[in-house]
Amino acid sequence: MTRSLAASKKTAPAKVGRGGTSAGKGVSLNPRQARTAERREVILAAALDEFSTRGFEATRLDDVAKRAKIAKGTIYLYFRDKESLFQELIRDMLTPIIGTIQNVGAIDAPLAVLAERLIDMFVREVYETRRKDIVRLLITEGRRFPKIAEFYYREVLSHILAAVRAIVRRAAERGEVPRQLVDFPQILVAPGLVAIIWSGLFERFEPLDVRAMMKTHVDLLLASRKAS
Amino acid sequence: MTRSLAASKKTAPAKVGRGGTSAGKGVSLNPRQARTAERREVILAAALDEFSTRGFEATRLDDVAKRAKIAKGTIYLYFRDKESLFQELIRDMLTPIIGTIQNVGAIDAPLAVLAERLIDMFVREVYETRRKDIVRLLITEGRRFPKIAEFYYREVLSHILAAVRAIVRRAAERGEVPRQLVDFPQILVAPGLVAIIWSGLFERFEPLDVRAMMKTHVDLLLASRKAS
Amino acid sequence: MTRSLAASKKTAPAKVGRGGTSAGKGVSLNPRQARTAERREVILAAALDEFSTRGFEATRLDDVAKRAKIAKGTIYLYFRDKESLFQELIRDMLTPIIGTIQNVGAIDAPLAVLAERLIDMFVREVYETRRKDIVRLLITEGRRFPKIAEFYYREVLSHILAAVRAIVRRAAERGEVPRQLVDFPQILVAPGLVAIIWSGLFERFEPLDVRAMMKTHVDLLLASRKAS
Amino acid sequence: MTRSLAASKKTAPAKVGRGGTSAGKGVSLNPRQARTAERREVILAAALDEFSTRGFEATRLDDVAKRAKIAKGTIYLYFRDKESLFQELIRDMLTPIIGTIQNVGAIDAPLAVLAERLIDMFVREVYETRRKDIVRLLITEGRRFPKIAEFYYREVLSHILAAVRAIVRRAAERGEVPRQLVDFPQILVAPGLVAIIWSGLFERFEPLDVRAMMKTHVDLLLASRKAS
DNA sequence: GATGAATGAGGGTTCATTCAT
DNA sequence: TATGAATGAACCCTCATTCAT
Repeated sequence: MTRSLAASKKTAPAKVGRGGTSAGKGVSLNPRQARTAERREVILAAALDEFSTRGFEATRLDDVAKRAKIAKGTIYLYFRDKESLFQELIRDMLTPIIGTIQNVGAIDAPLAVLAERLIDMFVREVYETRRKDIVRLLITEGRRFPKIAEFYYREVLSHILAAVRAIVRRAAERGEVPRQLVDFPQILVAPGLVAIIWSGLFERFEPLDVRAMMKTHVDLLLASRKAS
Repeated sequence: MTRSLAASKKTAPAKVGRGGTSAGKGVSLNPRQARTAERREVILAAALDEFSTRGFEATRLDDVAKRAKIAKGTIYLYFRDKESLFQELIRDMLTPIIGTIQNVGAIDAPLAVLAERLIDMFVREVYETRRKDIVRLLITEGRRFPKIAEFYYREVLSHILAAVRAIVRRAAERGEVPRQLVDFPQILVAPGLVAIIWSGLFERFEPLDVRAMMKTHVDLLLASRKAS
Repeated sequence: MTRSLAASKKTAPAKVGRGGTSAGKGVSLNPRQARTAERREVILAAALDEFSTRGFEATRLDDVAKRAKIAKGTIYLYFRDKESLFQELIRDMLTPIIGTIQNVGAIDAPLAVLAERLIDMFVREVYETRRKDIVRLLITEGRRFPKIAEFYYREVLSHILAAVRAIVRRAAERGEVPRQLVDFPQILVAPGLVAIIWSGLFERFEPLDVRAMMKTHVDLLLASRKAS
Repeated sequence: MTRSLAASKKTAPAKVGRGGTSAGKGVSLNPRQARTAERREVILAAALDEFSTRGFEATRLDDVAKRAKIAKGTIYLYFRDKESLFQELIRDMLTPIIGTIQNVGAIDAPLAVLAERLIDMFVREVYETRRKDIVRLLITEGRRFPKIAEFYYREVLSHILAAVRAIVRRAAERGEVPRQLVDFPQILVAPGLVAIIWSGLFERFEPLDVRAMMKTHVDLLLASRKAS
């Protein structure tokens, strides 16, 4: 979760084969494996670019290949077909954050502190990285890839929401935030999502300061404690 | 499905043929024109169905024609091409609400009252109608149709946000709501958007009560006034 | 069975749609149907040419289209895919002879007479027509199209063999031919098959007079009666 | 499968590398050559398997390699291309029998005796071995490989037919068989061919006893002597 | 206007062949 | 010599668009 894709492109994360078996730190790969993993990453990066700008259907593998500077056929050495490429792209991008998220709910601190930290994390690790595009792809293509939507819900979203719920619950117990928020953790996530959509569609007409918006939102919700 | 379209048929300008020659205001149509307009609506309704479930690229005009119970070629008598069909579909669905929205900002009432009314309007006029699909299409396809994104921003979204801003400003002046909200009217809209996305992707795993969520959200924001 | 494909190409047999519903004699088709049926025949004729010279796998639908003087896509208006085209080609060519064959066994005449008639029929209706190519295709491609092999066996071959068996049995009873032949009707058909194979592979090195060979074969078998 | 190939390995000239430089008769090979020759055989055996079941076009060299348990590229160290592999496969399989055949015509014995011996040879050396597949491949693919058809005709078939002719001629002189058979030696071979085709296409519906069929055929032809 | 057959460009996928290691 | 990753031409099939009826 600490590495954005941009970063990983430079570092060539030590993934080999389909499974994404992490090689840990300091474990060196043989050249063959390294090259294979690198190729895979290059293709995924190119695919992300194309899928993000054109959408799944409109993306031509020809363009992915061109962008990755490989031959079209090479893609098929690494991915079964276009759909697999898409699905593995999303899985690969989401997988590393799964672990991190599951631990978030355990953190105990005043919501004001926690919120700031989470917002910062979201902005730096999602909004300002390629993961923003992944989330966008999930939103725009998710309906036609129920498998992916399910995977995302099960492995990512449900954990995020559970974590948020846990945090909110404790905050509510401390009187930091109204109790109702527990029922709709989506509310806390909403501005982040909206920012991602906004950035894709309307940024050019009217820029949006995500961080400020999210901060404002949390502030308002925190402020509401005294009233409830 | 037919509801909102039927509604829009009455309200929408009676565009006929390619150009969209307006038939004037309140002027009844001759039979020929009526038939033409009707055909157009049938095609648009079918197109909405297909585009909503498959997305722009994956939609086959063949299927649109089949659903509209007309021949494939007939579509081209009413729309220049697939893209036009898509764009006009969205325009036609959005147009009737433009007028309504522009007046919303003028309404003056306690935010608590207004909010309830707006939420109700959103749920009844958007969330529970085909317009939800239109919004979803805007979200999912908007990036590849800058024209449409712009149209939507200029004709709909900017007005909605301006109206919300005006409302919030007055509410803030009355101390009903913190002043910061004026800077991010998106915050107020966010739960609605999130609900639309959620319904398409995750409803089957975990249903979401839009109305309750939006109500909760507004309540919390209203409650925050005393603190600011 | 009386019409060879060459003939049918000129006459445009009144087939319409996939089913091959014979329109009988003198029943006129509407122009649309006639055109459709004609197109189908043109494609089938071109397909036969290509499949015969190149085999199923090596045949490019592009070439079939070119030969039929239609666009590539048109083929798909008449046949689901390449395999269907192949299968329907064979079925269509075999179907008309099925009825004829089933009646052959009933004919009662001295084998010498019958044989001559059958040989003549084979040469004129199969060997000297496109049906020779169909049989060749069955031989060369049958293994990879078990459906077709089965169809051919069930609908054609088994009837041919049964008919031959019946004929031979009666002939044996009359002492015209040895009884053992009943067990291997294939023997009587063998020279015909061999001629078809020979014509495709070795004709250029050494021509083969089918009719004479088949006549000789039957003569020899008939001559063997006195010995058995 | 391995039987006939194993046999041919002993008999066949130890071709090595592209050109087929003969290693002389009875000269033992050095280890390098032995290994090379062995590799070649392994590839050919795998190729035979694949070509037999799929046909030339549908066979993927990848599968041949997999079956031979070598890398795909290795094939190209032993054969120029797919077509060469196919042609050399057939040549290699046919070559060892060429010598044998040429001598058959010289044998002098009553046709009844000879025939039995030849049938037995055919069944044991062809029908029950991989050579049956080679013959089948000749039949099914021969048209698109004129070179091979010619080779087969020149080196094998013409000799077989000449031998048969010689045998028949002498038999006819002895009155064992009618004279006309000399003109169509194909007649004697026909049941063998038909059996090979039959086994590939219709065995599953109706088994065929080759040996009995061929025996019956010869018996009938022999019986016809008294009548002519 | 309405039809739906016809078109043909385009894209996903395969696979023979090459080549760096 | 052996490998197998990489290449890219080829081919099946789809589908937006056109057009004769």
